[in-house]
Amino acid sequence: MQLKELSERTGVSPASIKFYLREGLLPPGRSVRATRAEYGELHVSRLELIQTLRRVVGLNIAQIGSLLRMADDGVPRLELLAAVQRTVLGLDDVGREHGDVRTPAGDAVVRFRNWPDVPSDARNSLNAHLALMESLGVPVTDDLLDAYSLAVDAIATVNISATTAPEDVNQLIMTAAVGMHLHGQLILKLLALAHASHAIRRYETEA
Amino acid sequence: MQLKELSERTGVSPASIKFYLREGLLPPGRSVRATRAEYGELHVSRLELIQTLRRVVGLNIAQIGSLLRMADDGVPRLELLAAVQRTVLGLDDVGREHGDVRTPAGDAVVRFRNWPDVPSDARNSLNAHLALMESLGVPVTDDLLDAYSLAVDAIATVNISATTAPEDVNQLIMTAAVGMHLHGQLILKLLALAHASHAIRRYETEA
DNA sequence: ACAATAGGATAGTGCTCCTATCCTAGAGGC
DNA sequence: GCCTCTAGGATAGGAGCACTATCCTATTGT
Repeated sequence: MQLKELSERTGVSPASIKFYLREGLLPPGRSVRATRAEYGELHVSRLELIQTLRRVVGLNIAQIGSLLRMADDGVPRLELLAAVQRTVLGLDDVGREHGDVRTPAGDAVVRFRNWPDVPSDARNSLNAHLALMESLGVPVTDDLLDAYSLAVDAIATVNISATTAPEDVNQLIMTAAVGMHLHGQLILKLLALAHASHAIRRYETEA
Repeated sequence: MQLKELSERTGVSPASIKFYLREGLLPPGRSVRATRAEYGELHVSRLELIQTLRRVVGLNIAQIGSLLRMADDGVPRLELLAAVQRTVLGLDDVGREHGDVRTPAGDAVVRFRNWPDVPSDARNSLNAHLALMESLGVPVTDDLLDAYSLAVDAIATVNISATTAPEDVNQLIMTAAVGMHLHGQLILKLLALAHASHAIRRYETEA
């Protein structure tokens, strides 16, 4: 299959494919001759992955590139999944440059839920976020944090047991990224609905 | 206070202030003379609101403008809060143009949680999102949805009782938007940590 | 007389994500 | 042999966003 056919099969314009090749998101095809290159199913699934990561998950080119380069470099799966999580849930934005951060509240969460007490990106990001909320004057009571963490603990339990890791790396990133993004959004939307519902209830009671 | 002083007090460049004036985000000052305008504390707090909405919450100019215009038009507070919720939690992105949508799962959530059975943006957005997940082949079991909704119900209960609405409209939007955004992010980060913790546990058990 | 200022118009900047054009060299069909 | 097609490289263009800068005129305090 050559570039034009790859374009037709994936619905991505030839110009964009060339762009992705330049950016290193898409590995080059097997160069048959000077003016002919052969692309395979791997390129199709890779392009679909790129499209989904852009349009559904909303990552930018640099983020996609970094993820894909890790995959191509044969980074271990657990590490890769951690990177996907960081990128998709936006754990990279705050406080990662300050090394490990601790907050009393963050430590408390870990203790209460009996989660393993090891530093991680997720934990640093949480602690940085708690510090940010503190600094912006948004109170986070221990009760609230307890309710939150109890909830997500239950969710994670259900969530992780329903996960089976696929063989193909493209597929792995796809399911992990899409899953994390969609579940994250789902929770946000449910929270919005719950919030709105409670607000209506309260409004009705007061009226 | 004139433009320059307003700029100095808020740390926003005069050029940006003029830009916000042009875009209608900032109401014009009281024109004392042809070359002199008077700005007040309201402009200061409005500018701070704009800054926070941009840099912390991450809204774009159009979204901020639409929210602020509603506030200036004296839209009722409940409606305004609903708009803030839509904007901050990204409920506008899917399925709002198709009118009211229903999904069996979405209905089930409302019934299980005994939430008021009325159409709302939050509900439409949830249903559209469930449909999207369905179409992308990401399964959402009733069990999972039940765990999610139980969790957010608990959170919303804690959350809403801790909320007191401020007098000033700028302040109202500020606290609502910042609160919703930060709490949403907090949940996402907690979920990430919970997920990572459970993954470590499982990995340790298997190893 | 002169520096300073408001507000209006208009253009430019930096970033991101493409999209288009041009080029050369090579291969196959007629 | 000639024409068309193609890959891949270089380079430029374009659209959207959020500013940022420049220039202008009219006006005013000093």
